[in-house]
This record gives sequence, C-alpha cells and structure tokens, in this order.
Amino acid sequence: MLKKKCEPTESELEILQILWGEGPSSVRQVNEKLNLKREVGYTTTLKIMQIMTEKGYVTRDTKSRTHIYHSAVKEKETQTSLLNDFIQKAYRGSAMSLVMQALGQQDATPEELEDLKKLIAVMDKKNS
Amino acid sequence: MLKKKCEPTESELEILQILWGEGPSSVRQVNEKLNLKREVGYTTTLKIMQIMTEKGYVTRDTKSRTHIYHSAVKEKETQTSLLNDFIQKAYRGSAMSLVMQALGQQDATPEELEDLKKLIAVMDKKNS
DNA sequence: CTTAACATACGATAATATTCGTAGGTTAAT
DNA sequence: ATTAACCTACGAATATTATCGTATGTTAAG
Repeated sequence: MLKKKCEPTESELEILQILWGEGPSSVRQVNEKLNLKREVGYTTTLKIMQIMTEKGYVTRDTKSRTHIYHSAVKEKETQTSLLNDFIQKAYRGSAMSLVMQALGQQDATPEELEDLKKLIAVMDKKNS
Repeated sequence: MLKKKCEPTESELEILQILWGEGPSSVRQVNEKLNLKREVGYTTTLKIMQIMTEKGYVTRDTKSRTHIYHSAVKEKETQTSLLNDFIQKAYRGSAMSLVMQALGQQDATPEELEDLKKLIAVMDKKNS
C-alpha cells in the first residue's frame, strides 16, 4: 500500500470535503456550499481550486464552459495521511495516546461501541 | 471545564514538547534539542520563544541573564485543543471515525489493549 | 446587436509563520 | 582593561496561504 503524501491545506481540505460529500461540482456550487459556513468570495474559491488542480488534488472537466471539478484523492487516504502527520506532531508518534484521549472526550453510540469492541477483538487476536 | 483556545503553531508546538519533556529550559538548551532533529538558528528559536511569551504559551524567569522558560500550558490540554480542532477539520467532527482509523493503523501492546478495554467498559456503563 | 449575467485566468495584496542578521549589553578569562 | 563568548531585542527578509480586483471571454435574453 503506497503512502502518497497528500496533505492539503485547511482551505483545500474544506473544498475536498465538499467534493467528497456532493460529488463532482462547479466552482459556483462549491462556493455556495462554503458560504453556508463562512463568507468567501467567488474568485477566492476559484483560485484555490485552480491551485488544487496544479497540485493534483482535483481534476476538472473543461469540456463545457463551466468546469466541473472531481476530487482526485480519496477521503480515507487523505485522512490517514493527515492523521499520521498529526500523531507525529501533537502526540510524538503515539497513536494509542491519541485514541485514548479522543475516546475519553466524547460519548459513543451503542453501535459505535460494538464496532470498537470488534476491532479490539481483532487486535487482540493479532497480538497473541 | 473551561476550554481555553491554545493552538500553537507547528514550531511552537515543537518547542512546547521540549519544555514538557525537559522541564524549564534556556533558549540554548531548547535550541540544542531542536538541532538534534533539524537545523535551526539560535536566534530563530529565541524569536519564537519570545513570541510564545507574548502569546502566553510560556513564561520566563528573567532574574538571571539567561532567561529560563517554563511552559504555561499543559500538554494534555493543548493536545485536547489541537485534537478537537483536528477532528472538526479532518473528520467533520466525528471522533469515532478518527478513533477507528487510528486503531486500524497500528498495533497496540497488550497493556494498551487492556487500557482500551477498560475505557470501553466504562463507556458501556455510561451508555446503559 | 447590445447588454447583463456568469465563466476563467491571473497578478497584486494581505495575513501569518518562519528565519536570520545585526546591534548592543553582560560575563569571565587572560 | 581587552577580548571572546554569550545573552536578549528587534527589524527585516522569506515562505506559505488566503483573498480579491480586474481583465477578458462566453452565453443567452431582450
């Protein structure tokens, strides 16, 4: 499994999340979504998306005048990449320390707890 | 429990980690530690530590000529703050999603697994 | 055809973070 | 007392990201 380095900036990540959630979209669509949360000018969004194209985070279909942007990186992979980076920087490499803290922070639904138990069972096995 | 906003930049965090690990230190001591990992000029470190003083991340004892810096924020609290921010930005607020991914990523020692199980047991109780 | 609405491209500016040079003061050894 | 080794302070140069204004081209309605 190749670990590509894909670590978008904060703004870029915001846009990727919209593309992941909404599917291929035009700049205007993305910009409107963004503006539900905070005020951003249209050309600002455009510019960032152009940069993202250069960086390879997105591709775009330029057949019609209104370009349609597709995310070119997967959500899980991007998260993994960001997560590993974060673990290094904030937890000096200790993933377990992060996990414990994240768990302590908030409640889980019964379903989530089940999933968690299953995962731990698997880890248990692997460990013995 | 007050949630202070303490989100140091990457360089600042690096320095905080040294202070957390080594205890109160001079700029030179911090700089030498930093230089084990990467090359940084002395005045660069000094400058950042001065900025951290302004921001309140550290305090310093200026009684002697060589100032001694103390971290003024706690490691756990800083991590929590950074973690919550990260969960919002990279996982759209889903802590469980981050936890599952972090767990899947790497192996745990038997001890860690035990701790984890205990924590889950507690969460289980709280949930019923 | 003219105009209003909307699209991209792109350079300029702003905001933030990082890095370092240099000035000037203190200390200690010779 | 002079000098070398340190120290802090601080402004300036860089680097990176984010923001936006403006130019320019396309489209569609009237």
